Amino acid sequence: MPGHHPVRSRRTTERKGDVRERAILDTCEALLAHKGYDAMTVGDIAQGVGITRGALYFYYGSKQEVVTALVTRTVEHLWERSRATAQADEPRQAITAAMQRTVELWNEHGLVMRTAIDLSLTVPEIGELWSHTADLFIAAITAVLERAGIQAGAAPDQASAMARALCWMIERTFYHASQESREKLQEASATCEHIWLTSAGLIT
Amino acid sequence: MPGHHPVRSRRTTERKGDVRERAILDTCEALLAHKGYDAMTVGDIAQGVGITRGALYFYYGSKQEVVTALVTRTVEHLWERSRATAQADEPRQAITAAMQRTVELWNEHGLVMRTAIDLSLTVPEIGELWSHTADLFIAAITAVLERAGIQAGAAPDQASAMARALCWMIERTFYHASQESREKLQEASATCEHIWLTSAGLIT
DNA sequence: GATAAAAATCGACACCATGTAGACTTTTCG
DNA sequence: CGAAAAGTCTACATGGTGTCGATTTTTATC
Repeated sequence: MPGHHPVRSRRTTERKGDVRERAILDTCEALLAHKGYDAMTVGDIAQGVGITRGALYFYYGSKQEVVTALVTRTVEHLWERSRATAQADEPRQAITAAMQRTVELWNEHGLVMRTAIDLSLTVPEIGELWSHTADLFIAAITAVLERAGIQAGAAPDQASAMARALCWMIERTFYHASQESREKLQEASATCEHIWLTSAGLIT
Repeated sequence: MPGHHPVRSRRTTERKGDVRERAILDTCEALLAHKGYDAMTVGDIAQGVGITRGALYFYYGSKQEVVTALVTRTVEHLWERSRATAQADEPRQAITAAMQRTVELWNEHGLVMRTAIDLSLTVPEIGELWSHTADLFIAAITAVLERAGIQAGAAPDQASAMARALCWMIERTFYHASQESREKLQEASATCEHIWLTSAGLIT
């Protein structure tokens, strides 16, 4: 009991349930790594946390809800990280910086990102989350392309459409590479960067 | 009973089971379209065919096996189609022809191709099938890039690695576009073609 | 620090899809 | 035709899911 009146100015207590919720998501993430989504059962998660299935259903209504919460947590982290990144003026630098940041994101959160992609079809909420995330990236890529002199617009050879294709290229390439190793991821990044630069007209 | 000794030189009879197998795969494909993979149950398939679950298990050991067979059937069709396509000498023409063919493939088989991609992780056999298919495409793209003057090799800015990234770009872009409409698919194709041409150094 | 309300936990149950087994029927072919 | 092979059915055992009501623990308040 440190201090007389604990600094209750903001938020004294953390509900026990808050801790549990985090524990559930952490366990879920760990199980996803070992067993994969399909093999993972609600009972497994509960057991990992040290409670019964019944108790787990108090927090989340299904395995899908648990994973959706996990994806939400991760994706919010991505958004923060993206907002916090300074936007370089010079297109070449912007591209290099963006790819570097993307490598870091996939190194840290590859597992959950892959899971999100896999479940985008099946779980509508996750689909929303991921497609919104993609839109952020597409907007960023579009901006860089335009600054590099690519004509703005949605026609097939204009910035917006190209950005979309480049985004999917990066997503898919990183998806596969992140399953292999950090080295592969770095190589994949270099390749994507090269194609992006070329598409932006920055490499002869 | 046509003819005296039926021309048995090759294959007189078609087993009843052969017809059933096809019916099962057809029904599975139809159900995949309405309900999606997860919602589709073994009982649904059996009912669609007009037999009981028990009978279906005589042909396939699980829902996964049915879908794997369906993917196999489709993918073999893709391979045939790809082998049959004449290889143009001139890179520009080769690229246009390849993209046109790809649009046709996705128009015809988009549903099963998307399913194959979705299940690549979960069902190892489908993963094999699809990754082999991708390798064929990557090899083809690599060849075109090299003929267009891109240096051969596996370094990040050389033909092989670039082909891989371009293949994933096309896969993912078509995956999404084919869920929308034929028009979107055509537009997506134009965008991918433009990026491919640019990457090959065929557009200033 | 006692206490009542809210939060959390448990165990049991009903449900549904899966996959298997064994008996039965139909098809195939000599 | 008749026997073997191929195909089909019903019944059952299993395992994961989600719900419910009873019970215990936590939290906030006096």
